[in-house]
Amino acid sequence: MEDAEECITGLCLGLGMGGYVPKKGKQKENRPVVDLAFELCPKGEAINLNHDKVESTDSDNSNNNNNNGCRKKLRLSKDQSSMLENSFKLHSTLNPVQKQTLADQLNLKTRQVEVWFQNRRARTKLKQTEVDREWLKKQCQNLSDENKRLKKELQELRALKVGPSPLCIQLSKTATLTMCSSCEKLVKLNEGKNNIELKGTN
DNA sequence: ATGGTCAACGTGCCGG
DNA sequence: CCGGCACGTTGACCAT
Repeated sequence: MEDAEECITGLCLGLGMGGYVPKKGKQKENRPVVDLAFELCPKGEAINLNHDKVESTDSDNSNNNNNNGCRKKLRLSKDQSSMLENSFKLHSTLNPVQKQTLADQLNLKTRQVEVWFQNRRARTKLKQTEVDREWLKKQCQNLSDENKRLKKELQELRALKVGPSPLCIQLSKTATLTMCSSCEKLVKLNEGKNNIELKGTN
């Protein structure tokens, strides 16, 4: 799947980026051990394997030469980022042809395009999760407010009950809604028919 | 110093 | 079995 040139030797294993320690010994073949874009030269200086491909922005020109043995992180140029972004707006996943085409247009490797889309999807999901969380929070607050309001209303109704006459609401010509003063249950009274207990309130 | 961002990675899962 | 993806992680870089 990956180019042979991408399979950099294990020389740099454990150094710098991507030094993830596998939990199990299993490792997919043809996956580069170190970054696609960088390898360490014998003196430990960082060189960019994409130096002929990746345009550097003004700000990262200075990134290309440091001699402290630390590899530099690849930063996509603004043009590359915006093109990837535009492409992502059209489709959040790419088929192999689209991936290759985009990689060619951007002078990137297909793996880099693939990784960018994976990370982009993850960012989108994270953002959406945050939006959902906020929405649920708001809904929760609304329900809480409604609950408070109903409790208050109930208290007011109970206060009415304590008065001289029991709670009694005329529903229609033949039916009334009454709260039993002893058991505090709402009862629908139908003229000449059976009574229906609506809801226990205690 | 420290926390956020992001390219790149390893791993596990799933569908073809 | 293989490729693609989600997920969690790493480490360089950057802003504060």
